[in-house]
Amino acid sequence: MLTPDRHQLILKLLKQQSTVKIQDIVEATNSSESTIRRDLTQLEKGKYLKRVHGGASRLQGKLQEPSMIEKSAKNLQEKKQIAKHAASLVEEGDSIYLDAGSTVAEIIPFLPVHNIVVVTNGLTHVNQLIDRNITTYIIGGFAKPKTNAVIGRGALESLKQYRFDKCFMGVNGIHPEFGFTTPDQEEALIKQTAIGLAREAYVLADDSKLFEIGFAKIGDLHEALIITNEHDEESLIEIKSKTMVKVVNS
Amino acid sequence: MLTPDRHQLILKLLKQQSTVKIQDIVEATNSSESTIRRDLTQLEKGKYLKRVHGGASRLQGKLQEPSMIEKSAKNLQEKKQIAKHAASLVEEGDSIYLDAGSTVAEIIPFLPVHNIVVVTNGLTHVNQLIDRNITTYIIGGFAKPKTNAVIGRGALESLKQYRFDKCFMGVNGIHPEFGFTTPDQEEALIKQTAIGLAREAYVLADDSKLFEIGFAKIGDLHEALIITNEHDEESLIEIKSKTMVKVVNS
DNA sequence: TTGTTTTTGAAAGAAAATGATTGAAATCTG
DNA sequence: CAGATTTCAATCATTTTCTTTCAAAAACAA
Repeated sequence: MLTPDRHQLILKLLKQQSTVKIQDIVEATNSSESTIRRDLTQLEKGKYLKRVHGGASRLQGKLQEPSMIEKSAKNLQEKKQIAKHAASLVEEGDSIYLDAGSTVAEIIPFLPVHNIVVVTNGLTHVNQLIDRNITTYIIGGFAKPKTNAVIGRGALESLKQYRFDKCFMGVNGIHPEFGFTTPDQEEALIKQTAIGLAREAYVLADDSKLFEIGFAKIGDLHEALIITNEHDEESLIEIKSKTMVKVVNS
Repeated sequence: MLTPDRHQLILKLLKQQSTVKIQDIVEATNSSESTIRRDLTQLEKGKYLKRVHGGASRLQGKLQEPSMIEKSAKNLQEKKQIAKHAASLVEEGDSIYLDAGSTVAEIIPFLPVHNIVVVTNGLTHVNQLIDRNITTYIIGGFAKPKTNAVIGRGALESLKQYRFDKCFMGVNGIHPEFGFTTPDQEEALIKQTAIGLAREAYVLADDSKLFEIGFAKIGDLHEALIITNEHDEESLIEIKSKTMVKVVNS
């Protein structure tokens, strides 16, 4: 890999996640630790980043993403916390499914990059996953407008060829027209099937209230679901209005 | 290969991928390393690129030479012309396949929107297609980094579920690492299969000379292809160096 | 053709980048 | 706090790439 490419990759990673571990860059570039250290030294000298123990950090004064500024720091913090926690459930060797949608997308920056396989029906996820050097498979089928989710009969068949250790489902931000209180039947079917193919399924919601409404619908479609709704450390984490619920397959 | 052709090829590669390795250019041009080094020295002196260890890097931020802007504008014009023509071949009711890659992407803006179905393995195509309200299906399978093409065994199976009236294949801009003189075998396999599933197949190339080199490789993989290389209005359109060749299945 | 210029490819020594190793420093853990 | 672990900077050997040089091949002009 050429030097400018490495530098660019490092900056790209920092654009996504504000902090990078050296080991991650090493794996992403197939270069040695020494080389990456030299890269970081150079980039720091050029005022592109700040070196910290274990890696590098984005420097505050300079370039700030508009999207980051837009969002309130509090919401971002919460969202990142739950995303971080969800990602921490993923272990090396896992095969996981990521549902389409912006909520689930938050997980991606925190996923371990080494030795995991991700399957998704979210077209917009694929770029992010590939950028992080994560082995990625896309479900085939009809590309649904507006949400960029792959659905339909073909998608179901395509999906059924996989098995997952964990799957992460979103329940909001699905379709502006239908809204998320009336999720698209087609998408619901995909969700249901994916949950059935996974050993463990997690549902992520940005807002616990919306979550309840939305989940009832999905529950209608899949009676086998048992919703653990207790504040049990092992199966449920609640961070203010951000909720993640573990769903256990019977 | 003539000097101006080499220079043009190098610039084209840099247009595609922001960085080129010398070895890749050597393989693509069948020239010696020395020659390529001289080329790079010249091009750098002319402010067309920046040399870096191992190759060359696109220079950005600075103004491009007027001649380059002219050229790219001309190229764009030609590209659009051929894309327009290719799109005009698509009729209402058609089911078509679009190969991944930037060349084929040019067709999308000119496709008729009503009553056609598009199947593709190009992840980047999907957004464009959806935006134009075109019914779109994505092939399922492994998402290949850098090119955003869906490939692999699963992709083949997914692909075989479809039949096409027409398919449009690209032969360049495939992979910076492999270069376009040695297309990825996996991608070639997908191309080959898609051609087999279509009644009519069209191959699009930006540059007829590059095209020859690239196509030879693909030809190795699919003997059934007959390349109509005559200036026959019905089967071949040539616009200066931009060539589209109709491929007839035997 | 002959002689000249240009282009090309190959070789050799110089320069740069890389990867591994080492001991020091920082961080974590109990 | 003390020991263990991780991360770091510095160094060196190796590999890769670069520049220079020169001779052969090709293009060109007389």
